[in-house]
Order: sequence, then C-alpha cells, then structure tokens
Amino acid sequence: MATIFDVARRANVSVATVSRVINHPGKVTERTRRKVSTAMEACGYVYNALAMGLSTKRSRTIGIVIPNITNPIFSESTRGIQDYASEKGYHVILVNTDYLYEKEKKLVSLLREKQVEGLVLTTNKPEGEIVHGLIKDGFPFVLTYSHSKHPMAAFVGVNNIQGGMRATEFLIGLKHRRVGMIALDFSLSDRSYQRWLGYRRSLKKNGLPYDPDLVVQTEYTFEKGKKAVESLMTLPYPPTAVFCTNDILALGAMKGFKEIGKKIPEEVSIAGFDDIAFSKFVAPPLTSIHQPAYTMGWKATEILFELLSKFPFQASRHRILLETELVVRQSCAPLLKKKVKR
Amino acid sequence: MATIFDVARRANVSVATVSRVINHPGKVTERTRRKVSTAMEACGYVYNALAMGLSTKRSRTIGIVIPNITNPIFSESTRGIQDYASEKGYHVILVNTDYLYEKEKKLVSLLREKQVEGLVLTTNKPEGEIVHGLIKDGFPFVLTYSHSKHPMAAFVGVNNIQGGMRATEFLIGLKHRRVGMIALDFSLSDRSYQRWLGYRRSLKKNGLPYDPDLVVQTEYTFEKGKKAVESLMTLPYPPTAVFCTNDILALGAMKGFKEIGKKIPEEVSIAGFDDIAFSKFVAPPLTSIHQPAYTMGWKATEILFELLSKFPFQASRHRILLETELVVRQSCAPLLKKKVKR
DNA sequence: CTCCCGAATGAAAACGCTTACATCTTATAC
DNA sequence: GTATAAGATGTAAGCGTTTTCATTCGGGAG
Repeated sequence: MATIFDVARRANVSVATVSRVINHPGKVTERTRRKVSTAMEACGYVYNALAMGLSTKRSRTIGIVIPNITNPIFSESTRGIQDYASEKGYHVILVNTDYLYEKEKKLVSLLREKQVEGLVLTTNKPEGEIVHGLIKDGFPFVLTYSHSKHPMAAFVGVNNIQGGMRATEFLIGLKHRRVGMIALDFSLSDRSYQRWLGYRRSLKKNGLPYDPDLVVQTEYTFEKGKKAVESLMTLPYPPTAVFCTNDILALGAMKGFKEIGKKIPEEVSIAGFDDIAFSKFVAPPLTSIHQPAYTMGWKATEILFELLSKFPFQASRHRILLETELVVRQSCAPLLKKKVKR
Repeated sequence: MATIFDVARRANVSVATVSRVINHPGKVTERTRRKVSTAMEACGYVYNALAMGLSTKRSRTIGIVIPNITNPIFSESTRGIQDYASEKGYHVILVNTDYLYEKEKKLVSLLREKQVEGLVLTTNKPEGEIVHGLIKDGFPFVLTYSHSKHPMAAFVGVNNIQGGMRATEFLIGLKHRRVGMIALDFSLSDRSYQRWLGYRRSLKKNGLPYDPDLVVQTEYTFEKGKKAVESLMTLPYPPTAVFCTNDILALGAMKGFKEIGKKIPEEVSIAGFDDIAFSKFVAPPLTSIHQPAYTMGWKATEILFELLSKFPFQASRHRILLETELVVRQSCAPLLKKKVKR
C-alpha cells in the first residue's frame, strides 16, 4: 500500500506538502497540487484515516449504542444519527446491547478503545455505572430514549412517564377498568419501568386499583408479546384493554389475542408505544404513543457535536424533551357494557 | 490520557511488557501481570485500538454498505453481520447509500480510508466500477442481495430472477392476466431489475404479453408505492394483480388501493418481496417472497473472514445461493370471473 | 557451585499521518 | 537592483501501539 511517503517521493516534494494538499489545498501552489494529485493517482494512494486519527487524536467516528437495530424505532433514530454525522464527515460504529447491561458495559468500553469521539447512548440503566463512568472521565455522550437524573448527562428523548400516562389515560377514558400491561422486564429497560410508572400514576389518578397480576414483564420479541397474552387471560378477571410498552410487543399481543379468538378492538383494546412506521398498516391499525425517533437521533448528534467542540462542556443545558403524541387508530374501542365472559 | 508508557513507568517495566500482558498474558510472569494490571487501574488506562490498528495494519473493523438501515430487510441482515463480527471481536461501520450510486462510491472509498479490513456490500450496480475497483485492488468484500457475474466477487443472497418468477407465476396461477409491477427504478437497484427479469420471463412462459405500461418504476418509500397505484389505475385496462419488488412498496401500494376503495384481495391482489417481519401483521397479511436476511448477513460475514485469513483468496468458491420462499398469505386471491369495471 | 538453556524482559524501530518551526521562494516596494 | 515580507515548502518530532532482536534472569543438571 502506498503511503504519503511514496507519493511525496514520486512528486518530488516533502510529506508535509502532500499532507497539505490533502488537508489544506489552499496552502499550496496550484502547480504542486497538481503534481501531487498525479502522483497519488499513479500509485493508487489511499489515505489512512487511522494514522490521521492517531496523530490528531480525532478519529472522526462516533459510537451508537442501542438495544437492537432490528427494532424500527432504533433503526429510525440510528438513521437520524448517521445522517447528521455523515454531514459532518463522521462515521458511526453501531453496536447492539440486546437490553443486556453487561453487554452494554463491555461494548461501551470497546467503543472507547476504538477511540470514538463520542457516544449516542441508549442505556438500559440511566443511573448506572456506565453513565457515571462516562461522566467521571469527561467522555462526551448524549443519551437517547432513556433519561438520566445526573445533571451532566445530556439527553434528547421523550418523557416516558408522561407517555405511559397518555396511553393508560386513553384506555381508561374508553371506560376500561381492567387495563393490563405488557412490558419489557424492568430490569432490562428503564424506559419500560418509566412507562409503567406512568401507567400506575394514571390508575391512581382515576381511582383505579393497581393489580400487579395485570402487568406482565417479558422480553423483547413478538413471541414473548404473544405469550404474555396467555398469562393475562388465565386471570380470573382478565383485562379488557392492554397497554404494551413497545409496538413489537403490541403486535405480538394482538396476534396472541386473535389466536384465542378475541376480537380487537371489540373484545380487547390494545395500545402500543413507539408508533413505528408499520403500526399503521397492521390489522387493526395500532393505537400507539408516537416518538419522533429520527429527530431524536438527529438532535442527539447535533448536541454531541456541540459537546465535542465546546470543551469542557455544560451538558446541563443540553436536555431536550420532545413531545410524545397519542396516535389513535382502530385497535382500541370503548368497553362494551355487557362484559364478555369466557 | 494515559498511554502504555505511563503504565510501563508506573509498573516499572517496559512498554513491551505492558503490551504483552495485554496481548499475550501467557508470555508474562504472573507477578508482573499483576503489577501491570494494578498500574493500569491506577492511571485509568484505556487501550488505544487506533494505534494498534496502525501498528498491526488490522483495524478489526469491517464496513457494511446498505441502501437504508430503516428497511427491515437490511436491518435484519445487518444484525446478522454484526453478530458474527462481534463474535470475532470486530466492530462494524455502517453506511447508507439510499440507492445512490455516487454516494455508494464515495462511501466505499471513505470506508477504505478508515482502513476497514473488508466490506459486506449491497451494491446497486453489481457490474459497476465499485465492484471492479475492489477486485482490482484485491480488497476483500462480499456481496449481499445483489450478485455480480465477476468470478472474483463473493456473494451470498438469493436468485432474484427466480424470486421474481415465483411471485409472478403465483399471481398468474391465480388466473390473473393483467399483472402489474411496482418496482424500484432499475437504475437505482439491480435487484429490482432482476426481479423484473423474472416477471417478464414468467409472463412469456405463460404466453402473456408484456405491457410496459403495467410496470411503474419509482423510489423507495411508502408514499411512492402509494403514488404508483394512481398511475396504474389510470390505465385503460388496469392490472388485477400487482407484484411489488419490496414489501415497503407493497405496503404503500396496499394503502393506495384501499384509499381508492379497491378491496384487497377481492378486487386486486398484491404480492411483495422480502417478507419482512411486519408483513405478516398487516391487513391483509402480505403474500411475499421470503429472503433469509439474517442468515444472509451472517454467512456473508463468515465468508468475509475466510477471505481475510486466506490471502490471496479464491472468491469463486464463495457464492452461496439461499432459497427464496413464496409465503402465501391473504393479500392475493383468484381473479373473479366477472371483471370489476371502474 | 558452575554452567547452560529456556523463559522473561527490555530497547528501539516501525506503522502513516500531522504540525510547529525553520528555511527557501517569490513578488513587491523602493 | 536590493530589501523585505508573505507565502510555499521542508525537517523532524510526535501520536500509542506491536514486534524483532538482544539481553537478562532463574533454575536444573552436572
């Protein structure tokens, strides 16, 4: 592989000059610029960004940490991150935690070894040691989806408690009195926990009792969402409405209900969270809490670059709360007077 | 930031020793290993993988080039790639081409500058200069989704012509005589073109005329899929069945038909391609040609690592054709005898 | 108690770039 | 034609690792 040296020799200039035509073409005579360019062509020179990174201590790379790229809500925000980053000439390294905190820890540390300049992090424990370690080291990062109470943690995302309330409130407004919940295990996802907080708060606000049997915690797959329905339906008084903490679970649940012959929304109402693009196409179209994922990724990256430039930074000024929105579709209906008994 | 040097000084050993405890712990006394480890802790040492990359000429990073991470078919294969790569201790840099060849070219070249060791490439022109440049330079890569005729281009994916035939044949088998097609612009995606080839071949095989008005080329969005319906329906003899070259377009088309009051599948049948996970949830569930995307990504990476180890390599031995599968759901129905007139 | 050999360690060059500083050109003003 | 300043170019020292080769160490055989 040809290096800057080979090019320099071939063009009869010094390496500094070659470097200059690459980085500051203005600081070089048109004639030598041309000479060097020709030499580069001639020996098939490929710039080595690693060496640049070592030398300048700027890798021009950022890391993205998300639970699973396969979930459209995350691929959407990832795209927002990528688009902003690439506009700035940066690349992204993408990793999946699968909601596993140990994996998250390991991956964050590997990313730092790779010398990413900053992180857009969707952490599953926003008050955990990962976030605190980053802060302690003054490492630039911005949180998405999950918010940390730490004043130095930049964040862009939605208010999950409020989102959880919106969904629950809506279901209660439809006269449902037994509203269940299918959630990601709280130990896996803080967002899930927050949404549950909102759920509880709505219940209380409306004078409804909280019944722990009505909330099932599970893992992130369609199948688990489907399975959750089973346990919900074996209850003496099964729910007439179910709030799911993400759309994937909601789709699974819908499938589960259909399979045991429950009509949606006539016999059971389902609400999701995220409002991924596909939710409007499913049958029936899913009522869901919309999160502006692309914007979230974009803005998070915007902030990250601000942190990168201003050093040391004032993260506290960087907390953006975007609005969730309840998108009403046909998966929910008012509770029928005559309760369907099974 | 502490370097290997600081650690060495603190532990009273040479940098070589520190490097050894990192890379070959076996080649070092237990006592010094411990000494060095403590020193690392003490000064908060973070390994610099960039420097390692420069020194060893192995970045332990591969590049993924896809049209759009937001399309589940690509996030699925991306996950396959990531899982295999991370098992090998590699990271991935992910870029989106948006089906733009110029962008693809630029990104591939940037990726090479970043010193990725290899590429998993979904190219939009498999016989274009990008692939040929890679081959000429002996740069390791494997193609996914789109197959190149070049004997040195490794590939894992499906036979798109055959896939296109399967879908079309199925529609024809349902007695449809006017089957339309909504495709990504052929200039954007070779896959789209291949599937169209299959479409034509089926037509011919079944003695049906090819009517260019029946195929509309468009861009990759739900909306464009929807729009395509309009132009199809203004035809004197609109199609009674439509084959879409991907599920996103198919969903858009379904929406388009519904909006003008056409019932699916009674009045018009729709078949897609990719069989993304969501297609089974939509209304009506979409008949589609299944591609094993995760496996595709996984196997492609497997091959890539083989290429990386065996050098120079024999790509010709590395072409894996996975089977597509027609997944029949409820979006298609036999043509009614009495033709619905509009 | 030596001697010798293998294992553990250290010294230093190399990886390909950037950049501060020094040096050399050139054009301008007189 | 010369002095001078501005601009172009060159020199060389890093950046943080790995790795080859040389050196030192420790322990078993004699």
